Amino acid sequence: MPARVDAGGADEGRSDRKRRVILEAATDLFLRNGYLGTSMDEVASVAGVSKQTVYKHFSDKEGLFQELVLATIDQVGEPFYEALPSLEDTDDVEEDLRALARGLIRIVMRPRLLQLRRLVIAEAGRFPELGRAYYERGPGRTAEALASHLEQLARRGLLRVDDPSLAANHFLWLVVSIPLNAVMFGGSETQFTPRQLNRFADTGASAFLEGYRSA
Amino acid sequence: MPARVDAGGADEGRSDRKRRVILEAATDLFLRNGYLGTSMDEVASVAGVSKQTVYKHFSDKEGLFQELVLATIDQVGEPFYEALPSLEDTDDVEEDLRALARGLIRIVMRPRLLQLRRLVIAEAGRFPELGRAYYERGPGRTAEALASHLEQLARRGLLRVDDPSLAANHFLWLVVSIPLNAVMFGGSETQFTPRQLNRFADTGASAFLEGYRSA
Amino acid sequence: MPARVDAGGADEGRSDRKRRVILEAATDLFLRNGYLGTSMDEVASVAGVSKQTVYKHFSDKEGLFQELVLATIDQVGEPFYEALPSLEDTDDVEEDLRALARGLIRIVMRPRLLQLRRLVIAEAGRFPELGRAYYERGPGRTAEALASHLEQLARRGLLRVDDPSLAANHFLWLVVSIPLNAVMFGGSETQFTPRQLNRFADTGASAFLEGYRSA
Amino acid sequence: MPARVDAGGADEGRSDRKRRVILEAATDLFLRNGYLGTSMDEVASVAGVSKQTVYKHFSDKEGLFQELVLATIDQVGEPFYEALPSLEDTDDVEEDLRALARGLIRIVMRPRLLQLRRLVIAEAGRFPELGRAYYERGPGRTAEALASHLEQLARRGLLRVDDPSLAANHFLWLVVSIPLNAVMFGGSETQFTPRQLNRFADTGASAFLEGYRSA
DNA sequence: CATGAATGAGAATTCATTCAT
DNA sequence: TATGAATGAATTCTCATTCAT
Repeated sequence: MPARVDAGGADEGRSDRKRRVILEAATDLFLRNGYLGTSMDEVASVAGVSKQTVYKHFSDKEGLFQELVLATIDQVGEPFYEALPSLEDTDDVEEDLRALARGLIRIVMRPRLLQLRRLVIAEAGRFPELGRAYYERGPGRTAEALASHLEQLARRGLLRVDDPSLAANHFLWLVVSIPLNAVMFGGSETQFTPRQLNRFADTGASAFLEGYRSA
Repeated sequence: MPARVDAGGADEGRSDRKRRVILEAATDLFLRNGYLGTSMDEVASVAGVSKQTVYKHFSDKEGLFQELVLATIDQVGEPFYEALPSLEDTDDVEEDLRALARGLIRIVMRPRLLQLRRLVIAEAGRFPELGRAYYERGPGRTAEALASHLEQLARRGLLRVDDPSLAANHFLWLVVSIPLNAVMFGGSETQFTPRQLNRFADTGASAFLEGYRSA
Repeated sequence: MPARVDAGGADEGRSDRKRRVILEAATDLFLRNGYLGTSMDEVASVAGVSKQTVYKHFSDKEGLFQELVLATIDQVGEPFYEALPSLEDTDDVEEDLRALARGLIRIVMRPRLLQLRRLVIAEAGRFPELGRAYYERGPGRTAEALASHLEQLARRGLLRVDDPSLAANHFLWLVVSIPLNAVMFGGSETQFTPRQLNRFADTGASAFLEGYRSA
Repeated sequence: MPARVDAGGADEGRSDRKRRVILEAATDLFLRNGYLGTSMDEVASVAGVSKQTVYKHFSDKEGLFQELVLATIDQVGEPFYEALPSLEDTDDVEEDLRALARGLIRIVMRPRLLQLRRLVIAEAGRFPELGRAYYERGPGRTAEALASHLEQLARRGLLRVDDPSLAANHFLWLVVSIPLNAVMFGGSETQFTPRQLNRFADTGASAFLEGYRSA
């Protein structure tokens, strides 16, 4: 009796599929060309639908943009936490902070995230909520997670940490700031090799460790 | 007593004056609304001149933009060096790094520079040369100057510095990253009190010092 | 009795119809006012469509212009050949060359072709391809066709023709040059009566015949 | 007593000199880019004067254009007559018509005249008087002069000429039409070697002679 | 008398959004 | 439901002409 079930079983209506296609096209375009630099015509044409269909699914250019940026923030921010859990059961702080730093830098420097970061900074004036959301779910949440981990290490006597949140931020920026800033200003040309990135991670982690080592 | 001579001696013609007025108006607008968000009509109207006059002085929107950003980079980057010389004749490293950090953060966090930074990041795709110029003359040159100062301190036995340039970058970002990133994503609302900024400076300098203190 | 079927069978979509309407309006305007003298606003308004619709069908003013001129060249050049076949089966060379001349001049002097000719000459600098295309498909092809006909007449001993192509050009310009040049410089006022045109045709054909008559 | 005499003796006031400079600049530009394709700004800038100065000397863009085209017509049309007188005292009609044809074609094909011709044709709609003037003083007067010469030859029994004016036109276009039309549609690329031009002249003159030779 | 600036309109092209089919 | 067309304004840039200095 059920006539409207897809073979594949994925119960995604035609409409939802279009919606996703539009979102993907728009995400690519906005990330590449910015908010004002992207037109709804382009979005429709890249998505392969008519403009009216775009407006059926998203009331506004602003709405589409906001939704898509928030989705990308979530989607791109998730892997942060995969890097963390590993260091729980170890006593070699140096090795673990180094591993953590390497994981962190690899995530932060992924092209998609860099584009998103640039886009959000660029539009933070026009869309303050996006800036806030990005900061909270990106650096903010990362720092929080880091803080609790550092606190654990401190409790086990492996580090000396007065203000865990501050320490987490120090660790975070010590590790990622150099390449991150270089790339932010370097257009899409600036590229670092994995080896270079590892070096930034290692030296950053070391500097942190020197400063925060327990007695 | 010669009339018609300016105190400064700058004999600025009518034309140069207009040019400067246009540049100022355009700088304000571009810094506030971005490249695509600013129209040449606005520029002319805010400058109080006709569109023709704008186009007689600057052949292009692109040209105007590039010139103005480069000028702002130079003009805004200069004060970096006022902060440095002070620490030459002292042995209290802690106090001096702290003073240095406070100077640095005060400069970096000036609204004009923050706007410029956001603008350059936003347009680094469209104008890669501006990104490069900003990085070189901004963080790049600052780090260089810092590096040679840290090297001096190391030579005097006050710090342990293997890679002065790396150390300079660590100091720089340890000090400014937290408030800088908070503001980049925070729209124009996010404001820090001088007290807060000083705290970022002090804790950043301390963390650096702990890590780089000589045995 | 199937409804909805056109006599010609051409199932022209709405879009194609609009395209044709735009082309017609643009052709009229460009022929009348030249390339720079015609604005896309006018084109849209005369075509009764919106400017957007014009730009959706033709990416450029240049593109629209080139397409339209090429189309007009083809469309206007065709009747040339209707004038030719008649003279195959005759021995009265004089009568036939005269008929040919009259046909030729009537075609060349049609207002549409004169406008086109003026337009192409005017824009030959900006659009060299159009000049080439016009020359090839217009005078060029006409001369070729004429040449082979003259060659036939020569083979039948009715004319003495060494260089058929040259002879064809001589015939062509002997017949049309006088009124054609008069009109090119005469604005749209200069008009010749059919009687006058016939006289140009007849005297031109005679002069040619005198020169190219076989012994 | 005469205070206002220039050193060089050429009694051309500064004003007249400027006027001439403007005319020259404008002539170059209009010949190259057409009426609408040339701006008064360009004229002023190429002439090295201010726009106001241009307007002091010429009330209008239209006025400037008309004056300059008329001047160029006169200046460029004059050499036509240098070609003619030579053939008065001869009996070798063939040789003389050939010389006449070669002179004619060399004059007609001079770049300046070709540009002028194109320009006048292009603007004949907007400036009908210019078209008339060009035709009268160019082909018109040439044909007149030719007609009286042909008449003389006829009187001396060397040619058979019923309608001198018609004959003159036949001669004129028989000689110049082929290369002239080729160039009109060929942009500025189409170039003929002197040898080619001579061939057009010779064959044209021959064809004419065959047709108009006296019994 | 000549220069820089202003004017006010108009060019080509693109935009976000909505209507009719 | 989705498409082509329309709308109406905005964008960059240029034009011919005129003031003011």
